[in-house]
Amino acid sequence: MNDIKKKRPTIKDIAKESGYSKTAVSFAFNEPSRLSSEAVKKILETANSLGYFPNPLARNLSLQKHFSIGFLLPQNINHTMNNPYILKVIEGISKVCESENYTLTIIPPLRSSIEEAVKSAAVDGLITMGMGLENKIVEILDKRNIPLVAIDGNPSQNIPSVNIDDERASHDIMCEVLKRGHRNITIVSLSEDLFTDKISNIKTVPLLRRQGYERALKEYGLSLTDERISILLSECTFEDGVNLYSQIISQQPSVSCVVTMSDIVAIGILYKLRVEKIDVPATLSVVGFDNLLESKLISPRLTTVDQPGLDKGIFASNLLFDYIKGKIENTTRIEVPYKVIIRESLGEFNA
Amino acid sequence: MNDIKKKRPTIKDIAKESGYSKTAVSFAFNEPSRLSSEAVKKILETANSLGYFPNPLARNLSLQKHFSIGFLLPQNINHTMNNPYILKVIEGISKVCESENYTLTIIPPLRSSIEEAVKSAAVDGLITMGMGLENKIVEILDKRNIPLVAIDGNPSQNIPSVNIDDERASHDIMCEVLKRGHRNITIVSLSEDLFTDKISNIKTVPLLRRQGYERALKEYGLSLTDERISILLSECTFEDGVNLYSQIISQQPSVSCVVTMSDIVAIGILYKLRVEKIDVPATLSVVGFDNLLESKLISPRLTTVDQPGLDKGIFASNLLFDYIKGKIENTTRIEVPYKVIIRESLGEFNA
DNA sequence: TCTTTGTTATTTAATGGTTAATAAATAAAT
DNA sequence: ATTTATTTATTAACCATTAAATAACAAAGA
Repeated sequence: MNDIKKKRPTIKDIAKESGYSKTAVSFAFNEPSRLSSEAVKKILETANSLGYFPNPLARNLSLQKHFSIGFLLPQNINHTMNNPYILKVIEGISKVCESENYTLTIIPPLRSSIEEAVKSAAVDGLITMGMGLENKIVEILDKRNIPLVAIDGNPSQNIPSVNIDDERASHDIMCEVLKRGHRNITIVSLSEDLFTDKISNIKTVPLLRRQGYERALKEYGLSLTDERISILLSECTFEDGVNLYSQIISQQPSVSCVVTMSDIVAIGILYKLRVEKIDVPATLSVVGFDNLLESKLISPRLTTVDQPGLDKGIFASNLLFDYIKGKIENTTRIEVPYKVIIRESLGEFNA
Repeated sequence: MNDIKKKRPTIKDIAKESGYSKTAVSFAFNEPSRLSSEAVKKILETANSLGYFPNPLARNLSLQKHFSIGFLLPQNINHTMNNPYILKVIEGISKVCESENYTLTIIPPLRSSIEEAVKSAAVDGLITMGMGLENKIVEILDKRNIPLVAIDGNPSQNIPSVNIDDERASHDIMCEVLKRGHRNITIVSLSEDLFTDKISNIKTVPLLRRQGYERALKEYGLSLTDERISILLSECTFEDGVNLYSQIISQQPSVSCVVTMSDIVAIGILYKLRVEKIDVPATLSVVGFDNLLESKLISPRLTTVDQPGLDKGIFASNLLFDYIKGKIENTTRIEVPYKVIIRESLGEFNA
């Protein structure tokens, strides 16, 4: 190898070598019609012989563009990048990025701070997922003139968003559970739920879903505080689902149905139940939320709420690109359809 | 909203406003010890009151750093971002990025060209996956001084890499198939296999695996050209697996075992077999490669080769950061262990 | 007192591609 | 010959960081 630090030729070198100005070199590449064909020829020849191509950093600076959109991780990687639902959304975003000739930047917290990450994110637009956005972050993005679209965020905030009707969807699936006679129910909420009430009055998705469950329970003369209903918290991972089983049983031995807010958690529970040779749904029913591919692969197949992760990603990023291009100005909110999917993991309650 | 284009204050504005130079402002943030405490105080106050923080683009230019590493997609999104194995690798990379305070840039082809994408990628290092790297791309990265680590690439190229011993792993699992009496076998290779021989003499992963199968077959007196062995090609997706079943049967009605190079394809096949009510493994055995989470969820559980996707991502990105930081210079190749996992999808052949 | 040396504080200039604004040169029209 | 239009090319600004240069000032020595 060459020990001498190879220095890449810059536009200045091409200018000097070809006898034209930097501007002329730039035009030769980007707007050749503004130069004489003689100049273009000479410049391109020079550039070619020196192996020149523009430095992306400098290019991005002068264009004030990054040619990338960001996906802001709401928590650390362990709780995000192994959730197939989130990955499905990312897949949708990538598809749009590809067709827009953009890259997709996955943005973890920077020095443990989401705010820091947002300050220095090298992106033209940002998509968040599953977070109630603090004002500070919105303010930074506003100052930086970076548009934002929130997926599964807080639909009551004045931010462009893509959501399903989480309250109604949760109500609907809980009704299916109650309709089948279940009364001793364990609800597995997501751990973000913890923060919901405390930090602010932001209605995050877990809270909306709890409200949906609550409304359904009321219709059957129950409430969230009824002793037959218990609530557990879990991270959104398969492993947490696996570990949840012992908690469920110890907290409420008479439980007949577990209602979770996430398929991957439900699948973890189902997996554990199979290992423990507990009959689903005869002994215990399990219900999820998302409708992953995995949910129809596992036996018994999972009863769940289908929500279009891929489409959410596509809609959100298309919307984001509209903002980036200045096509729209107003705060657009997109509500995508959901669908209750009844499969074998939910059975009738037999007293 | 404000119709006036908000112009973010720049370092120049803070300099002017505070009465110090641009450099002084920069030092106030990055090296306050080089200024009088009086100057620091005044500058920070000014910056704060004007709501200044550094423009990442300009910052990156002067530092000649992007604070991001790239993951280069070998094909279009449809064939990559929905493969759980690739996503597992990406998860591993993200973990390292998070701890290094870097972002991860997913880089699809730019204007349908991987070469273009590499030219303008705003990253400090690049990870590729499952591609035999053309010289052109290596050359561009060399010019740009951007280090590269290849996962599942061509181990014979002089490029830092992370691989398993694909030839031996494939040999081993094929032996398990043959040991159980199977002789009418359909091999499902990956579509990249097509290019392998034609374009260059690069040994891509599919080719290595074919060679491993071949060696095993020879040990049992068979060969790839034997009429009892047939080879099909497939994209690495669930859907392609589902659609493959009819091809398998039409090409070789007497097949007793399907050996695939990818779990997600095998899972697609298994899913279709379940829909068609074909007994696995009594009528047809199926073998995969990767050992996804899904492979132990599906019934029957999939026989496969376990390879550590997460670790591959972690190793590759750690190696890449070593190159970025200049900690190492030589071309390091990492070989990670694999393991044959026998599960219910592979049975004995009953004549 | 005047120079030398050392220390601290601050500024200049370069980094690199793009483009608005400007200038220069040439052709066309009056 | 003079004005107008068109083509071609250049200057300067954008922006944060930092190596290198400079300025300011004090202490030490002649």
